[in-house]
Amino acid sequence: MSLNPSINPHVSTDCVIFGFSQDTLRLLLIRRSIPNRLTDVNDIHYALPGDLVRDDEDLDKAANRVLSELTGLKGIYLEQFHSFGDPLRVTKPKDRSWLESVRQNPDARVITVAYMALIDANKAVLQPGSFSKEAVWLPISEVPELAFDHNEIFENALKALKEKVQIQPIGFELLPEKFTMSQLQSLYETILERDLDKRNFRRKMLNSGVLIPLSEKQLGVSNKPARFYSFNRDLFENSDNRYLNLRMDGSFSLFG
Amino acid sequence: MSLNPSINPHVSTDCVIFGFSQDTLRLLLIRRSIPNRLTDVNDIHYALPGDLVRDDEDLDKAANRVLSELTGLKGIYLEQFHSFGDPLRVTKPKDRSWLESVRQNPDARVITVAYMALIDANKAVLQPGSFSKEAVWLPISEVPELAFDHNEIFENALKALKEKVQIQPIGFELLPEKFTMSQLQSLYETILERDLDKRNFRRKMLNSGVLIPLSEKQLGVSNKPARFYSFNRDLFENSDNRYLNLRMDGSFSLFG
DNA sequence: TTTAATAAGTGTTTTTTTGACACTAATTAA
DNA sequence: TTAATTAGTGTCAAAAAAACACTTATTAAA
Repeated sequence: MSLNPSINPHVSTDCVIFGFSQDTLRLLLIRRSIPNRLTDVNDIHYALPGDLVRDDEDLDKAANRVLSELTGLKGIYLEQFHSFGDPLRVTKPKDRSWLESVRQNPDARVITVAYMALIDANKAVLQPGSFSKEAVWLPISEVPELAFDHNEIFENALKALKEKVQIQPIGFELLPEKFTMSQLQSLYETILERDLDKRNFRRKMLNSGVLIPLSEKQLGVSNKPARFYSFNRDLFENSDNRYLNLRMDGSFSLFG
Repeated sequence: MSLNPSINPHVSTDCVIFGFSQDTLRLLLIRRSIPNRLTDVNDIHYALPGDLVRDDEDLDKAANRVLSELTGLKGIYLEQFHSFGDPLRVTKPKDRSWLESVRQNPDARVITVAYMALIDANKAVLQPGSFSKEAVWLPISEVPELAFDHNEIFENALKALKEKVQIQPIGFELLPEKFTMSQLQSLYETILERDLDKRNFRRKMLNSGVLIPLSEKQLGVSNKPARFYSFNRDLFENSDNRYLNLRMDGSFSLFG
């Protein structure tokens, strides 16, 4: 069995963290440099932040701990979206050396509980991970080959995100505290991968009641300064989770 | 470790099977009679159909195997909806004797991957399980205290079902091959726990294209006989799954 | 054989939501 | 002063949703 009795060698958690910055949706990945015995140069590997769950640890807490340990991100609302359990999901030869370097029991069959989150990539301060590992943001259009079945997990998360955004107001964690209507629209356009009508978008967002118009305006831009808005978080205080199951009044729907 | 090396003592799967019969939404449960040393009568315990996953087995397949072994139901489309991982979820004293009777390693921390399905309770043929166990349908309003955290799992499934029904045409597995519009409406009203307007319901359902009107009508009822309908299954043949992600044309939505 | 009871079936109108569409306003840089 | 840039605004038409009440076909009972 495991050399470390507090670690459960059969259950892991992986985090798909989406971040929005510079009008681009990005994915948070762990990059590792691994010496290649053959070529004498370092191979670069990417993976989702993820690790084994402790035996006495709740899944949600495990996901937060793992994310925090690997990237420095703390207190992020993570939403579980799927568990992946292909018995061969970690056994591909390409993943073997990595697996051996991070697992005490590299042959264990491990299922992973996947979480996702949406955060403001600009506000997130990434801590350097342990040696030879670092956390990096990559645009979702440039996600490389990832370890294990992480590409599949990422694709699933992206699909779930696109569906979610259709029926719930999102963006709470995705934008700065104060943001302009254009930033918000740009976020939706990025996630949905299509253009939206400016006037219709504004009308719908304002009618939904999730936005609070602030008196403050942009400064120092060489065009008409935009008004800032913030999210009306009070609306969601009483709900168990923050962006799922939040249809405002049972009938909220964006861009059906 | 496990005495049976092919069983993973840390991962289980539980199935929340909803069935619809006699205008009532029902839950499929396993009932066990366990001798009580103190009272000399049998205690009756209920639980969701569930068991440990094999070490070389895909999660989806495991859920189907477990369901089939415990209830006789085969080939049912099961949809994963959440994993539950409270470290104390199986450790309550009330569950101890049961746990010891079904687990080789009753102290293992076990996370469970929960699946749900909707089927026609009348069509489902329940096989008697192994000795002292049987599968029974109970109306969801009469679900008793269940083993482990199964009440929580059930509540979660019900909530997920209510959300799902809002955006997708469901009922494929929930009603007989031929059904009347009233039966279908009754199903929706049961799941949503609210009344729907008859005319608006019929219009929406017919416009959606998911129903095929049959020429056959009810016989032997002491009122105007209702027309039968069947589902247009062809619409869904090409989709990976049968009632999720099926917004008909990207914008299908019932009773928003 | 008539009547009562029951659930099925049927349209219209109003209200709400959506989608398409083009110009003016405020600011800075040149 | 002018040019460039992005913010901000309203209307109309089409589609979807919601509200609403009477007639019809059948059996059971009188």
